[in-house]
Amino acid sequence: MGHSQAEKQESRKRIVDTASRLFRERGIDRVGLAEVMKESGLTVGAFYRHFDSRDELVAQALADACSEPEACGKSATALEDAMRRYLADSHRDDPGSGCPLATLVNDVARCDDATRQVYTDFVKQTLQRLADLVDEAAPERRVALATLQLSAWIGAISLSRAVSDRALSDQILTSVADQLARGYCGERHA
Amino acid sequence: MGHSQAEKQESRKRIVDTASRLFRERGIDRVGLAEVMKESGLTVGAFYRHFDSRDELVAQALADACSEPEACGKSATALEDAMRRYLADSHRDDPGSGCPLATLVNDVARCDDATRQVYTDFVKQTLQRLADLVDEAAPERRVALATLQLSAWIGAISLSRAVSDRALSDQILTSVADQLARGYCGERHA
DNA sequence: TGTACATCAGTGAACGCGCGTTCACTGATGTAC
DNA sequence: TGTACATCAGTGAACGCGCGTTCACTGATGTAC
Repeated sequence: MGHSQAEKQESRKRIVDTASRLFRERGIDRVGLAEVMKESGLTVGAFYRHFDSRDELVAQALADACSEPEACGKSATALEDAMRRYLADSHRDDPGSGCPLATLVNDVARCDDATRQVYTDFVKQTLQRLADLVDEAAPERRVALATLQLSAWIGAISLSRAVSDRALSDQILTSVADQLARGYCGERHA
Repeated sequence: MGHSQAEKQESRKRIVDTASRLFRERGIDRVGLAEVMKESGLTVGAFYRHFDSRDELVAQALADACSEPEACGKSATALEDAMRRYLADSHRDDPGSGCPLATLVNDVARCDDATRQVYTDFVKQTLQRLADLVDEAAPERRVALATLQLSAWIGAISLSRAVSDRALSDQILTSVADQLARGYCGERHA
């Protein structure tokens, strides 16, 4: 059992990654530190060698989720591509590696300021990136359209996870994707 | 201290109403039974004279929230009216008496089947009501447009509550309302 | 290069606390006669 | 109408449990000389 500085960094990364996944899969309040540490191959006692409190891990885990390349269509080059990938059943069925803005939107509203700040910064960053992909001349309307897109995406994927009727869940994703594609992805709107 | 059947019904109603408000305000996992009972003017011990388990209260409280006249624009006669009222800062700032579909969308995805069923039924009911308000000839597209509306509403109000930047929060609500009004409330789309 | 030692990541057990749930008890309700 | 009694809503204290957090201890790391 080593304790080198490099190993400490690896341990910390494992803790944050595990928490980032578990929080998204099951909700911030439904995951205990003991479980996070166990799934990271450690025992609870070691936790406080890495973080001052559970809240600090929450903020770090959210920041980690927001920095993933796939987070909220970060890697897309076209708006409709990003949307179709976001509103996919594979995304719905795998919240643990999915967009943290959707899975944690209710949870974050109840978190401390540090965590809400991380969330807020990522919302701004995501809106800016989506605004750059919007096919629209007026710059001020680009942000507004990006905001509608992101809201509809988050609402649709969250709803599709909450309902227990599979057909309705599928319908929510396809309807929202189709209507957004018709109305707001450059084909029809002026 | 009375124990009549009428008083029991009143106690039960108070418990459900209190839980319905507290769950929406603070999240299902962040409210204890002792607090619900205390705010209902009772002590914890009496809880199990009314419910078999906490989960049963959760389902009942959600059903109660869904039956409120204001829930999710239930009382509106025009789509844009419903939307403007939904995407208002007064709604954002008072989740305790607001739409349960938004405040609890993440929580419900983690609840038991009974609770998810209540949620699912209310989603269907709300989509149907919104579809009736949509200004569009093709019936199958009415439901699709209603789904986009509801998703955008839920996403926008949830986002506006999660971000800690007041200006961004306001912008989310007004941008989404304005873009939906332009594109999907009968003025511009074909 | 080799030795002595301070550091500190990780262990494993304990802490107090609040949770959901249970239970013995109280006393008004409301039914049976 | 009056009396006896079973019912049960509500009390208040207790239960076991899992939580976040603390702590004495271990032993490899890595620095000082």
